Amino acid sequence: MGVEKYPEALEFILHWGEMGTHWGANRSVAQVHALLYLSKKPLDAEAICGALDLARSNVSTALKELQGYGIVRRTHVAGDRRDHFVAETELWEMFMAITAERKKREIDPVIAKLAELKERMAANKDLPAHVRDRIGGMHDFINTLTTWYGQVRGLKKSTLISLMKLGAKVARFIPGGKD
Amino acid sequence: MGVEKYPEALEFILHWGEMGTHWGANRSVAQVHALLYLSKKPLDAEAICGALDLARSNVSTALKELQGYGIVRRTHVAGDRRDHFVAETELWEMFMAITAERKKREIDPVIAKLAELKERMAANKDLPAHVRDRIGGMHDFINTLTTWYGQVRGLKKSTLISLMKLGAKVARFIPGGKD
DNA sequence: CGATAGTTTCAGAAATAACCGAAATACTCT
DNA sequence: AGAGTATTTCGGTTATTTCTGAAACTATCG
Repeated sequence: MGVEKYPEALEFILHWGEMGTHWGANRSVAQVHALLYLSKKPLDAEAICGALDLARSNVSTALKELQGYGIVRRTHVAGDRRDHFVAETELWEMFMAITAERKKREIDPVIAKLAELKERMAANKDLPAHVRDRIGGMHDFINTLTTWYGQVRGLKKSTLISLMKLGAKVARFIPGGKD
Repeated sequence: MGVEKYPEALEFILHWGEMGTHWGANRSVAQVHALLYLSKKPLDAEAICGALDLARSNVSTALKELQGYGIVRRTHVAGDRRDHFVAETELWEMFMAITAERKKREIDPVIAKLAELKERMAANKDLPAHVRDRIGGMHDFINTLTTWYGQVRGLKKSTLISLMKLGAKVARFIPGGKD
């Protein structure tokens, strides 16, 4: 019996799907992800269709997308020819995979565009200074954030968890950062 | 002359609008924001319509949304009866305002739903243990992240900037976190 | 080398979200 | 108060995205 038969599990799937529409993903992608996340055993595409009442092709697209994010992978089940799928259940891994992919899709293009504009603006003498400053400032700001992100994501998981537990107390290590 | 007449400024506005569609906002909202961000002087709604070729009502809705995020505010211009609008140009402030609002809209409802499910699952004896664990684990994980966020966002801006500059070096202060 | 089972692609249909313009409402000044 | 101007709300339209079902493609087994 599939987990989607339990009311709480189904509600989780539906809510997750709904939230997905407000984030980058569409409803189907988020629902498939939620189902796999709750499932103990690998599921084949047909089983997912049945559980969520989605078209086979839609499930295929969703699985591809989730594999693109790196949070779902194919496995093989002995004695079964069909592909089966499992979701990453380590939440830290999942979170890292999603942020990395979203950065690639949504932040990197902005940085590239801002860099391009910056270059062109340097050669454009009658552009008001404040426009140059604002666009340049945005570029610098996003660069600062992503550089920080790039460094921090390289830390060991255990170190990151310790840092999170420390919370606001990290400020103790900063001169003048008592509060 | 409005900034949207400069090719680089216009490109910034269009690109920002396009990216907006991939984030929570719609194109119009993001474009209005970009225009105000680049504008040195406060703009009235009519001027925004003209600059971006949007319907008056659409601009009205966009301005309301941006004020809801706390990144645009109304001002008055001497000798002019119309409302005028300016964007937050302090990028750090802007970033904090957006993350706070997105948390409220997109994360808090998930936490509430997960808490509700957790409670109901506790009373449901024939629910498989792994379903309880996975949903509970998600709840704990998101709580950990948001608790950390809540603490860190309370720090002084200067402290936060110092921490960012430190980057991966913060790990030095964690026992066993050399890398 | 077919036959069969499994998967993906794609064009159109359905659903959703964005946008416009007209009408209603609110405000300001005399 | 009421004329004139500014702003918001709302029903309908358009644009965009998502989803489907059929067809094409791929792989595996006898």
